[in-house]
Amino acid sequence: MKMKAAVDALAALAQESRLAVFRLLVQAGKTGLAAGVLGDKLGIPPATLSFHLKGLTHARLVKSRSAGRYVIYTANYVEMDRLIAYLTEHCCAGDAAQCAPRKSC
Amino acid sequence: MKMKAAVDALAALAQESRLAVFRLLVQAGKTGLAAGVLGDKLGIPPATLSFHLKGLTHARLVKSRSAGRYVIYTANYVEMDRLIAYLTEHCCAGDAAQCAPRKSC
DNA sequence: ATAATATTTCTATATTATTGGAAATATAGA
DNA sequence: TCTATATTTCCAATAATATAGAAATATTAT
Repeated sequence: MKMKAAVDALAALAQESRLAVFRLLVQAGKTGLAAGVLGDKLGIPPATLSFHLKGLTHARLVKSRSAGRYVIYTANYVEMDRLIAYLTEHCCAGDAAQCAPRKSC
Repeated sequence: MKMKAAVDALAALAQESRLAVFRLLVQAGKTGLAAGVLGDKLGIPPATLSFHLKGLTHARLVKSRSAGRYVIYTANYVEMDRLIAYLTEHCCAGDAAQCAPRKSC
């Protein structure tokens, strides 16, 4: 992962509404959630939610698919894992004993 | 981890200079690096670097200790792991098979 | 075709962050 | 003490981001 992509992803997550949206989608798995469901669950007005979903999408952290008049959003787990790998790359001067283990899911 | 702490940590990392500083410290391990060394390695002027180190410190992503006239910065691995755990919490609707494994270091 | 629902785009305003020079502070060494 | 080095604070100009109402677009159902 390139620095710019990492900064974009981190900036996308560094905002309460977008972080809440992303975490809901991470927990929802590959079936995802419709935009309106996210708005209802989080109490975010449509225009604001759309603005934030655009940010998450542009940062590649979420994907969307159309289903009739609904737009279903899903987390992009591959990009999330790339981001985590970028942050932890060559961690602890190569001494794994210094690092706490991280569980997968 | 609380949402506010996560947003603070993500916002701290969502900036090129701070992200570069943090990654150098992650790679440096617990011996850490002096502020001046970070500034030299990254070509960041002292005032700007100090501003960014303050941001990382406030977000608890780095710690510092004084050594004479030097200030040595180290990554806070515990907080980094908390942040990653917060992002990936209850991932994939509980179905670990959907998730790629993440290595520890 | 018309009405209802879902989502996005447009727009303006308000808020917050970034930058780095100069000065201040702190420690070390001669 | 005097000087050099390390880091932080102060400051002001500049830039980027968040918010949500209203209008526009798209799909479905009657």
